[in-house]
Amino acid sequence: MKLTAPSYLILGMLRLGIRSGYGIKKAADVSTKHFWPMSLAKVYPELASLEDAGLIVRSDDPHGARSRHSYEPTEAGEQALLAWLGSLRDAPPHVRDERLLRLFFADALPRDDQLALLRRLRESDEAAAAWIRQEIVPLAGAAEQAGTRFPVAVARLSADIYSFAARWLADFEAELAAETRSTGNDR
Amino acid sequence: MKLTAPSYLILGMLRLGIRSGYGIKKAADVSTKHFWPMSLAKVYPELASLEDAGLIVRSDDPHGARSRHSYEPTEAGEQALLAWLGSLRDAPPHVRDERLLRLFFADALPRDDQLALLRRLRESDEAAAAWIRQEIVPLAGAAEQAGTRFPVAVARLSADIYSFAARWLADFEAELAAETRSTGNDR
DNA sequence: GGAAGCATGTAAAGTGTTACATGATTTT
DNA sequence: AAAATCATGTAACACTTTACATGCTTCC
Repeated sequence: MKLTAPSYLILGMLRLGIRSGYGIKKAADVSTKHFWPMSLAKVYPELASLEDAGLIVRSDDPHGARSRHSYEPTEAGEQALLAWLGSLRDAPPHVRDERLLRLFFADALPRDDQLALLRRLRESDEAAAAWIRQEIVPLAGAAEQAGTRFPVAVARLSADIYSFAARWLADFEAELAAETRSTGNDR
Repeated sequence: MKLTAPSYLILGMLRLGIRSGYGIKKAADVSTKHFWPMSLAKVYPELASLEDAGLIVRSDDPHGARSRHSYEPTEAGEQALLAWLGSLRDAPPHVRDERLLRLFFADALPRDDQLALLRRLRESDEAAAAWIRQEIVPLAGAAEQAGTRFPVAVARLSADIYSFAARWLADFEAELAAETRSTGNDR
């Protein structure tokens, strides 16, 4: 079995004490989603592969009549995670942002629409920053008490980047608006 | 035909005066790659679809004995691009960054490896910022003279974000290093 | 004359998501 | 009692990339 980023995401979540596939998906949605989204349909087959490879062990942990599997990393699983964390080669980040693509081609728009586009972009970055600070940072902050500090650091970094982008866009917006007023040229 | 982001990327590049499929790929690699990577194997079928939909027209433009197709947006193509640029619904950005995933789980590493990881991350962000400023901004800046200002703005925004992230990581690195020295605790 | 770049396209493979299918438990 | 949440898993589909296949032109 070839281990990929989702494999390590799951190994890492298990190491943090999360037990079920459903739990991993939920945790990922409020923590790693911004830089590594993952669907449930990815989690379950990946758990099965990791078990086949001997990196995790499964035990039954039903809740009443509702079935539940409890997974834990094996010694080999822990080692695989550590090896990946310490490995030197970094795959370059992979971003797909339709909003930036719009901005890139915004010269085709009349000035008013350019300003509206910039405003929407800024607002969505502001909303993302606010959401991370309100929903994610407090959760991760709780874990910080237990000596797990990197999740909260990553959440703060993400929020700060969104805020930085929002400020940048606000400045550009102001510059463009000022130009429009002084020249009266809407192109 | 359902138009997707790659369709508009191609329409937008054609509108900027790029003519061939190969040229579109090359231009995308030095401009939109950071927020919308695209392979040649995507470009050619997409051009064919856009032609079938009547949004672009193809003409032959051989260079000696080497065949070349020259594409141009039709009136309908221009309208489709403008409609997309002005449309209100934004698909949320989609990021996959294995480096941040590593950072998120870095609590599992000994302190020295944590610092090394932070340093690598910072250096790769610094390199990305430098690369954009040296390779992309000058190219886009040339177009700015011709009244095309958004490409250079997006390039500067990207570079500034990378620089901001690098500074943030440097601060965190310093904080962690200071702690280590004062406590002598390598965890 | 060779290497790098220009130029077009297809096929296979990989990766991941949405939708489907099912059912128990907890909260309102 | 209904709705939300917990929980597991599969099948079909969508999207993209890597590799393959080919050949001309320009630069060194």
